[in-house]
Amino acid sequence: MKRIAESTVRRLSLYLSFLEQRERDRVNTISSDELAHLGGTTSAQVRKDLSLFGSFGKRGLGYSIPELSGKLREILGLEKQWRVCIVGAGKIGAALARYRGFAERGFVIAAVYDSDPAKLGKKWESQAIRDVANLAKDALSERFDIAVVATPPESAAEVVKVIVEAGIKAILNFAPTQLTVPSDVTVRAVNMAIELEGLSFALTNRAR
Amino acid sequence: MKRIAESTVRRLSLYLSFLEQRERDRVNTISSDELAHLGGTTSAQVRKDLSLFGSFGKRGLGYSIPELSGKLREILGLEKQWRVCIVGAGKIGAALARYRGFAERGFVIAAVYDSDPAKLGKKWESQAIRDVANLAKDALSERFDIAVVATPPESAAEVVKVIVEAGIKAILNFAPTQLTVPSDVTVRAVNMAIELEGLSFALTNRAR
DNA sequence: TTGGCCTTGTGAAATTCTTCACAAGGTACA
DNA sequence: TGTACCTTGTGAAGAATTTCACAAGGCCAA
Repeated sequence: MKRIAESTVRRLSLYLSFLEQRERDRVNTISSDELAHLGGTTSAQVRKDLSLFGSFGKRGLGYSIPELSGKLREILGLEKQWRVCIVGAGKIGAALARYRGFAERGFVIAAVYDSDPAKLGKKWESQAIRDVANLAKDALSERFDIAVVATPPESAAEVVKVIVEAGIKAILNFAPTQLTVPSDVTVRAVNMAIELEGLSFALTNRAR
Repeated sequence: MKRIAESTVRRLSLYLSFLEQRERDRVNTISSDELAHLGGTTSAQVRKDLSLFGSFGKRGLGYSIPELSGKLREILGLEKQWRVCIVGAGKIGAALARYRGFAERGFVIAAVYDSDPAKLGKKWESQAIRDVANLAKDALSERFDIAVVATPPESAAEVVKVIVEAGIKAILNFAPTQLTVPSDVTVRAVNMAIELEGLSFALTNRAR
């Protein structure tokens, strides 16, 4: 299959969230134009994105919402349950552990780690916080699919080393640090500083 | 000036963070090639990005780190102090309020809002949590530049309405909702579901 | 069954973004 | 001062992404 751009995948996620909303409202059909408006893009873009994976629509009618959302879930790999471990039991880790949208999309928080002795063993949303020193060992038996790095920046590199050695192939990084990983490991980074600086740039350079 | 792509601005932020790191290590000069390696891009990309704003390097030598980081701060608008208000005093709001990198980049948390009566008035990193009903009024006198939306998704649209009416032109959205704003308001969204789904896609479709 | 209407799927064009490749300019050292 | 060596800045080429525009297919009502 052709390589799919990251921007395309992001849009697919967006489309899916709109479809789920409409699903709840008991609407059965949606056109590429409607989807485009919801997502701030164009109908041609929507159709192009979807056509990379097949022909899901009916000419003259649009897309069946249950069918298309099923297809999108399949494309995005959301039919499977993904086992996620969170490393770093700070505020960000807490926000993630509590985030509802998670479980309903098939992301199971399988473990939470920290290195602070004061936190170890504390219960957190039904998870006891474990010692990060056990991560490598646990990974052998618990098969984590995704690791979330929510540590301070200075520990991130070290933690990532452990994660990679444990054979985990996907990392969501919240630490404001550039990670180095082998090419078979996928990293997505969420960096608040970069987002804020983007806003700062926009405010500074906007037309007056 | 030519329109600058969002991807370019993101890279500029990254470059700046590398420069600051090097600055702390008392290194004086850096080549586009080094910068490229740190950021996972190419030297040509680095030079192209910078050349959009001027000629900051010395041929044969590279870039002066103090000079370039100064220029980048200027380009990104980080010389000014930006006044930020956070709406939503949950875990994400808390993580933001405590994030150190913030103040040192000139982002001042000027106020924190919530609508939960149980939280109002509580002190939070030297900020009393205020009632979101006062946001519009406060904005008149306190001139917030940036609003961070960290509410549950169902309140986001309403909160954004208030923010826009208050004349705030930049929004950082953590709610998993597509926001609708006038074209003179810049929005950056951080959506954990989209990032995780991107990882799910990568895991599902990776070469075996 | 026919005709009008609507929306998809998709080549081709346009645009945007990235990489190439090299002249120009500057350093450093003999 | 001259020469060898670097690294920038940048047109031009190339790649990727988005938009255009329209034929093809399907619904619906008469």
